[in-house]
Amino acid sequence: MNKNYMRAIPKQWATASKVFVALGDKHRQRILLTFDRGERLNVGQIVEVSTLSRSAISHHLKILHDADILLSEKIGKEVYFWVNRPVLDETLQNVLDYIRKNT
Amino acid sequence: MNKNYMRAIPKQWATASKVFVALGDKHRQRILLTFDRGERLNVGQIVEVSTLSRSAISHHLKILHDADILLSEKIGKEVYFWVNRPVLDETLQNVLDYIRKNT
DNA sequence: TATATATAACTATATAATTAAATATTTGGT
DNA sequence: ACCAAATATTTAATTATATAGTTATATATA
Repeated sequence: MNKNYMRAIPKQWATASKVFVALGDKHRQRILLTFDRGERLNVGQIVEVSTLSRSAISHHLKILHDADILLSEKIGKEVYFWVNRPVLDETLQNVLDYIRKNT
Repeated sequence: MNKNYMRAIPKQWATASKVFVALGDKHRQRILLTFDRGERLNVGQIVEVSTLSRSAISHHLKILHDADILLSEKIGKEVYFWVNRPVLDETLQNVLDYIRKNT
């Protein structure tokens, strides 16, 4: 029994924790699934296919960006977002390794 | 661009979605991490090492149980919980496969 | 009856959504 | 080049909603 884990998430879990919190929302899961392989989408394109307002989408994109799940770049007036595959891959692989080793 | 994903989570994502929502909470992440390999813990033991009240722990355990992350069995007066490794493993592996294939 | 856990009712808090205002960039007219 | 208008996005303020936590009560078992 890892008693101390009930007090604080260990450092090596910080990234995974952030990712789970950010993806613990159906809208944000949907946003993630909307991206095709290697695709970059701007805010307007995501708003267009969603049922949410511009600012709600903007808010969710910020959370995904803060969690390092999405990367972004401003080109002209538009801000393009894309999936940060390396971080997602590594994070999920780490969690999976942990599960296999410790459960 | 998977336009329809913005309207609803596809069926094959239902389990993963549930798991992410359930683990999108730091207390529940901590509860999960508290279990050692193959260990079964009853509610009292988890309450003992946590900062939360009995009923708060009970509430979080219910959410983890509903999401199939924990399994439980009542033995006498106590209810023992343990990690549902196969489901967690399969779910995370599916998400990882998806990420590798589609991002 | 005593003990372990779960549930209900309520309160507190955090998160989400909306509308309106602000910021940044491009475009077009002069 | 300069300035106003148009467009894309973000931020702020407010309101709405959902989730979490607590205390008290209920259920089940020894």
